[in-house]
Amino acid sequence: MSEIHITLPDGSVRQYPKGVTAHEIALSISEGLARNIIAAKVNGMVIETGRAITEDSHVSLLKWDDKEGKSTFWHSSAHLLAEALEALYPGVKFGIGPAIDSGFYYDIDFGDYKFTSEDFAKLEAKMLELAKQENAYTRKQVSKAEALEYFTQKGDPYKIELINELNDGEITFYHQGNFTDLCRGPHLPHTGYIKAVKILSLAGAYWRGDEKNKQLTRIYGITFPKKSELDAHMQMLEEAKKRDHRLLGKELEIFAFDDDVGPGLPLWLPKGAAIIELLEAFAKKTEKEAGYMRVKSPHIAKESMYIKSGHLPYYADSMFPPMELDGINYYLKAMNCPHHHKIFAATPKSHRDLPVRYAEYGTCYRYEQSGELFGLMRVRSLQMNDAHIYCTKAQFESEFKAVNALYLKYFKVFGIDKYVMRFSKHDPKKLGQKYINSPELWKETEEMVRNVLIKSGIPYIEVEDEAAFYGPKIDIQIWSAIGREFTLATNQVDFAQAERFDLYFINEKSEKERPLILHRAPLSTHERFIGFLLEHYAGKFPLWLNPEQVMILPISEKYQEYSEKVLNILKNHDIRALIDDRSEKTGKKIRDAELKRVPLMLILGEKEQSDNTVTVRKQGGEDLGSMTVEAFAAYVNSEIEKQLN
RNA sequence: GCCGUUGUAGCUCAGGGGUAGAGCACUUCCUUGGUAAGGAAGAGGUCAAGGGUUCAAAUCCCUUCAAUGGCUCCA
Repeated sequence: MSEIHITLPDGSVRQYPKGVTAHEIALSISEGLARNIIAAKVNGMVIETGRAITEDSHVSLLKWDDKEGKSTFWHSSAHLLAEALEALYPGVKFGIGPAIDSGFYYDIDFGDYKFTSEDFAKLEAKMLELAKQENAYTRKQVSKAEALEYFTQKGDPYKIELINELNDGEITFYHQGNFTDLCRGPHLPHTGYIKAVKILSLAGAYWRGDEKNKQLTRIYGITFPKKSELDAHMQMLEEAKKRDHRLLGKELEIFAFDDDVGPGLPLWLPKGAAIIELLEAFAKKTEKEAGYMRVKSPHIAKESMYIKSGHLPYYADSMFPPMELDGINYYLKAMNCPHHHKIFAATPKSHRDLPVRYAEYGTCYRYEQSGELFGLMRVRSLQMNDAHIYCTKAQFESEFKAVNALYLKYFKVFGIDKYVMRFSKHDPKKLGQKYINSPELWKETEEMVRNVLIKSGIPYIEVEDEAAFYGPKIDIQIWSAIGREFTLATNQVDFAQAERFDLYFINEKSEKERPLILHRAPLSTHERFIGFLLEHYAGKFPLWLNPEQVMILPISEKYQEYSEKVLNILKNHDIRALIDDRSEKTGKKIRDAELKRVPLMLILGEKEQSDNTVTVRKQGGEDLGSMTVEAFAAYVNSEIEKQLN
């Protein structure tokens, strides 16, 4: 029998007989490891622990803690879910059932049966019962004809549709217990690994994601190798729910919606408006330092402008319907770009003027579909941290880089570290439809963007077919507390609109030349950004951004006058403070200030009044002791200084 | 927009074919207190809106609106 060489992740090379399995390799290291491995990555491909390895390979043994280990675990769990469903509801039809970031789902056609959350317990019990049987997941290569025959006999039209798109020779079935599924694998050794099961939710999902297709029932679930891990996960979900910006926004009186105002049209309450103004002041200062000029534009414009800009054919559906005045259609603006381009065109430009950077917190209106609205994250009226930069090709790189630097500066101030930078490119097949038909410019600008990204060393991912119609872009992706993904900020290249708006500058040779345009919105919209920050800070806005920085708590009414004196001094130092003058005990006032997430509390009683001091309690309980009001004001301002730099 | 779920006081929720309930919040009074809930009283609701069934509807049915979990979408 011939031997093969197996290279492990630590670089060590071991010899095994040809046909060795990952399980046997693990066993040769330790029994404990053999018990814990879920799958194996062999030369980059994840396979079962029981599959024969027939050539020299790089092997890493995947455990639950590995991302691919989890995904294998959950993929197998989806099959277990399917087996349980088939046992409980014979005749159901199966769509697809993949693993996702946390857990898995399976799309099911229940026919006439109406599956509801009341069925969850029964389903979980059945899954656990089947899991205990420790049924092995077995892999079988089948011919296309065999595969079609099996599912035709079973009467599963969705699987047949999938098989028809596969090539003969690369079709495999996986089987466990009484269930067989079309599947690429890999899977767990047996169902016994699954010790804890939770069915999470139910949703409609179009077959193959196409809204023209039938809607199937999607069942989301999650499983774990230990019950304790499931409990921890459920607790984590509970905690995440408490951070949901929709709850916090109501609780902290930041924003509200009203039926008479309309869906997706947030009302900013005084505290929310205060945060907006603080953010704006910060952005304006930063942008001024970065050489931006502020402009202002109206909220509506004539149809002709959106025809010219090219937006209308692409986005008419997501704009509010036009209003007609004197036979002319006017639209609420859904983007600020065209207005800014008109501002650029309003005065002649020389190459000496470039780059020109126009910034505006512009209010836009987008008619998002009703089902897409989501708290502050998807709304119909939005105030965008917008700016457009008009530059020469030679200036592009430094401008693009400067914009990226601005992002990173902001992210540092806000402590944003969990994000993905996504470089969105066009799809050459869709030129002239989804994208402006200028193949050369696409190539050129995408290359420029990639170069800047590489040179600045920022980690990023590239995705096809996600660009704006006028050029490639970089999006910053973030996740809401409940795990939904959003684009927070965007930085886009535009080589199309200068042409459409006949924008030009006079170059050194006295010729007209088109500028390149950058669109950027690092602080997103007020709506999405504050929604994000509510969750990011769990409602505890940092001192500089908190609408209520200090709560003054007189121990009794006797100290009301002294409290007002302190309040006035703080006001003179531009510190935002309030007095809680209710006739409640200090413990109660502290509790309420904590619930309002006020960062600093001043406790004023006999001692403070006679010494002319304040006693400082930080949010969360830290005691900073007593100090003069002046010293406290200096402390607040130095903290703010630290937070902003 | 599509499928599912939900809608009762400012908030969180209970109830449920026979005239509406709790806790917190709010108002007033008592209390004047030192680091996460002092006490009492009071006020507050066309039970989302419209229609239907019924002697009687907040409750059952239908429609609409809104929220919500997903899907699709996201300049």
